[in-house]
Amino acid sequence: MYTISETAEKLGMSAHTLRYYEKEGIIAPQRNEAGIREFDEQHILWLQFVKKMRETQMPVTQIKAYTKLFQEGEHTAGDRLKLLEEHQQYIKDQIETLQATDEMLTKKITAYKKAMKGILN
Amino acid sequence: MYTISETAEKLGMSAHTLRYYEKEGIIAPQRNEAGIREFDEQHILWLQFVKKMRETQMPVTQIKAYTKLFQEGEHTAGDRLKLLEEHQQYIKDQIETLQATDEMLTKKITAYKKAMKGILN
DNA sequence: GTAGACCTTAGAGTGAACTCTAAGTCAAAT
DNA sequence: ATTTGACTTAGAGTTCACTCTAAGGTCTAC
Repeated sequence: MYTISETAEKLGMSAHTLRYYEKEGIIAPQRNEAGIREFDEQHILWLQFVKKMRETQMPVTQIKAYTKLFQEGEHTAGDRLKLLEEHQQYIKDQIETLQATDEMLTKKITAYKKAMKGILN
Repeated sequence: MYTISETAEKLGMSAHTLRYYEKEGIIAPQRNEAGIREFDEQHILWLQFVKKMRETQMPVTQIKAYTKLFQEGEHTAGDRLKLLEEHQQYIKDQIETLQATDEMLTKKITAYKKAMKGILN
């Protein structure tokens, strides 16, 4: 069992962000008698998944949608699969964009270095 | 010579965005007698570069910094090179993150499909 | 027993990058 | 001549995803 700040530390996000995710319905930690949030290993795993989705630009609204489907039960597996496949397609497109710009930059950087060498000579 | 809306159309961005970029010092189109902006091929090329940088998450402030260095002349080539190299590193890191999550999603998607097939049988 | 560090809440504030509005000018088409 | 549509401006508004504040409660160590 972890407190909010232990969980935040473990995940490299702020306690503020965790409270925000809870308000948005993305996590639902138990509370102890004093009303303090208790995160377990399952929550950590889920948050690691959420973090990966955010790092790859999945909007919080889509993560909410995915979470909601999860809570609705097994019969939503098809819809969840669709969300994951859509996001994977987004990732693949994004990789292509990044690779194209990476190559463009390599050319530009090479040209810069050549030009600067010319100046030093 | 292109008007702002022709330029916007050509680049797939809005005229609003072009005015915003001008206000930020990222472009400086000429004006005709009536005060109307005139974009030429050089502006288009520059904006295509800006667009690629934005698509790969370079912040507008960094693009501004790069533009400013450009305007200051040849002696800033080293600084500009540094900015480009830093952004290229960001891109490479981002590609790695995306690829890792892509693989994770492939596994998750496969698992989903297996589970759903099990249900259909 | 009190200081300090943690936790709680509702709700306000922030920064980035647009995106839009209102009020107005101007040139071309009918 | 007037309507249409594109252009102009300054500045306000929006969306996203946090991020922080204020006011207060509770637990642990000295």
